[in-house]
Amino acid sequence: MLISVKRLTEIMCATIKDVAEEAKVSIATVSLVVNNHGRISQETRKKVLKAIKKLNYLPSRSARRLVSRKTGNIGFILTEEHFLHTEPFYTRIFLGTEFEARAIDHYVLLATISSSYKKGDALPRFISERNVDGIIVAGKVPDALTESISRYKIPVVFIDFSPVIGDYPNVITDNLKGGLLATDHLIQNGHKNIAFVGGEISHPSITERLRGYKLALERAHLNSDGELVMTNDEFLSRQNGYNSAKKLFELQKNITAIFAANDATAFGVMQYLKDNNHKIPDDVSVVGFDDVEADLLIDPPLTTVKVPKLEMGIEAVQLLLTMIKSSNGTAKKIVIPVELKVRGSTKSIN
Amino acid sequence: MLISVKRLTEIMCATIKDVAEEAKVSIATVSLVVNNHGRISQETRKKVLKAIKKLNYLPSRSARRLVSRKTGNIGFILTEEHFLHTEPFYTRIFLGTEFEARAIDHYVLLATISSSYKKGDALPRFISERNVDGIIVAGKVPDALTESISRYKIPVVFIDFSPVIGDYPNVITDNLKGGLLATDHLIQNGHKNIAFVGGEISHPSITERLRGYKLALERAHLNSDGELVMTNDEFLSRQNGYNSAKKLFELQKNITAIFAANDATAFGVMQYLKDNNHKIPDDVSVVGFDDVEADLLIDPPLTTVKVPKLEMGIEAVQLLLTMIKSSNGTAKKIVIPVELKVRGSTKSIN
DNA sequence: ATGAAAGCGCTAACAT
DNA sequence: ATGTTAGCGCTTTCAT
Repeated sequence: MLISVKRLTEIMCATIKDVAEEAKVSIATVSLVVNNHGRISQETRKKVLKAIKKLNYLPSRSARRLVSRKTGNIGFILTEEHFLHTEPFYTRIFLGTEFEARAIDHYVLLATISSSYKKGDALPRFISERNVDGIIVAGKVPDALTESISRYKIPVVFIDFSPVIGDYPNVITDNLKGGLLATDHLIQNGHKNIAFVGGEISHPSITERLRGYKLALERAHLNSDGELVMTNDEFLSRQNGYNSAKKLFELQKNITAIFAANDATAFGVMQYLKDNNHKIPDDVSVVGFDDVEADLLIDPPLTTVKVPKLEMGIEAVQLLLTMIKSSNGTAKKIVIPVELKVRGSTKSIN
Repeated sequence: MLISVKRLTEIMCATIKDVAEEAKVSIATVSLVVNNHGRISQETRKKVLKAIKKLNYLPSRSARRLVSRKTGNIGFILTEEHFLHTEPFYTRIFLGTEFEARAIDHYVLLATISSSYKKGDALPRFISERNVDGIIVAGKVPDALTESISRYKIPVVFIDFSPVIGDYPNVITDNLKGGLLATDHLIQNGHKNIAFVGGEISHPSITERLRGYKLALERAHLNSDGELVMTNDEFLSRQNGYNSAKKLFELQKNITAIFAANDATAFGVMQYLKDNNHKIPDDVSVVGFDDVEADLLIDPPLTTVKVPKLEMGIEAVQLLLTMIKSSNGTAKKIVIPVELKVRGSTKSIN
């Protein structure tokens, strides 16, 4: 009786019971087939598979979760500023996590926090509700957030950031190498007065890029006394790049090349140069960092250090999943290699 | 015995059973208190509440879902291009939905689709898995997607878009009004040769903005023969705006004002003007549409039509929830009012 | 006003 | 190789 009612409302999902009845086996057998467990005979397996197809059966997540004590969700946290960032950097990383999560049959829950998060502020709801099996934190976040999260004993992986306190697994780009590549490229093209421009200087990634810049200059026995280093701790943005470039050129140092801490900054720098009749790359060469889409649209196309954003998201999910499964505590670090993309914004002056 | 083990591992979450034991009531009573059901005496209510607090109890979502046949999730779909869009427009709308979803104790699952989605392509997994109670679609999406989704009989609300086929509930901005406001503003400031620049001309929102522009010109008995309308069907972007402005000024029509279909386009237009020594707003006034953060950072700040993005997301969630609850089929439409934000990019030439 | 008990759909011992 | 059964944590009649 009940069953016939169910049959009428085709909209409802078939359950494991329906499949079992249809295939004339027990629900346990169906479960075993679905999960590729045990040695089920080819015959029954086929029967069950057929019934599954016929009824268009999909296991209920809710039921699975209830019994497995896993949510099948991954939390993704970043600051609101980063999420709304003009250049789609963290959004691409998110896309990478979404992609990989799908591959391993998980969902990603996105939550933004204020970049001025302080102790006692509310955490994303999925944490207190334990609606995630693990958490990915992307970009620089306040230490207070890291502390709050760590109290929950949920596996966490950081992307493109590493908290100063504590020792956490993370996925970062080889920023030092990137800084070296970018600066070496300029040096090899005959540049001597090479400036560095960047904000968020307290972000470890940026510090490393600057270190790469300095190291390259040192190795080439070039001026690296810091006169041409224009940094601040404001957000990395076009505007910031523009203003920094302005200050830099007011120094009258005959600069012929600029390494910007990221592409957004580079765009601002380029804008300043254009507004002030410095030809790119004839008068000044510019190198960025990140490799965002806009690099190719801008004129001239920006030479930059490519950061594989999707890959970072993918790696983070994989790392997180091993942590969830093994619940082991080693703080594994993954360093993603970078490469230089030489385009029109740099030129040899040899 | 088992219980004591549980007590040891404090990390585990308290269950309704633990609370019941602690408060010395039945689990049914706890459930009633948690859900504010039935007439529970003040006394027991207090006892239970105290136990809940003591054990830091939070009901398990998985269990609730299993019994309620609801997932507590809302799906949010947009094209990958829109998600990665340079100006944070749809991302802000998403933030609005996230905000409101949290308020009503739901989660938002984000999924992107290709803007070239065609029949037979895979839908976001949360649909086939029925892991959402309803869906929000933001921005223009291919008709094929709308068709595929509609087969699933899941409540859907569109934001900033309305499919041509079928009749769906949606939340849109008053684009016609916005077009009127923008153009009237320019007319009232003495402009006569007012151009319209925009891409994605087949997007209903853009069409409406253009209609507003034309209507305003008509009412003022100004030239609206379409000579000054520069449109195409490419993506709305700075680049597109730049190129369109270039074409426009090659027409030599003595244009003194431009209404751009959105802010990104306006930025491109402004860039062209700057590159070609047209002063803003002295030589040319520019009005945009959307009101994104960058409007205030650019020089001069952009006059624009404000679209309340967060509010749109909020409205959509509320609308979707009433649909989920009542499962009624009326395709309610919500039109969000707009307002003109006059800033430095426009000037009177009277 | 409160409790007992029957499921929700699934997994995983344990039987057979 | 397959079936039986006991939960997972919760909601919800139906008793009391």
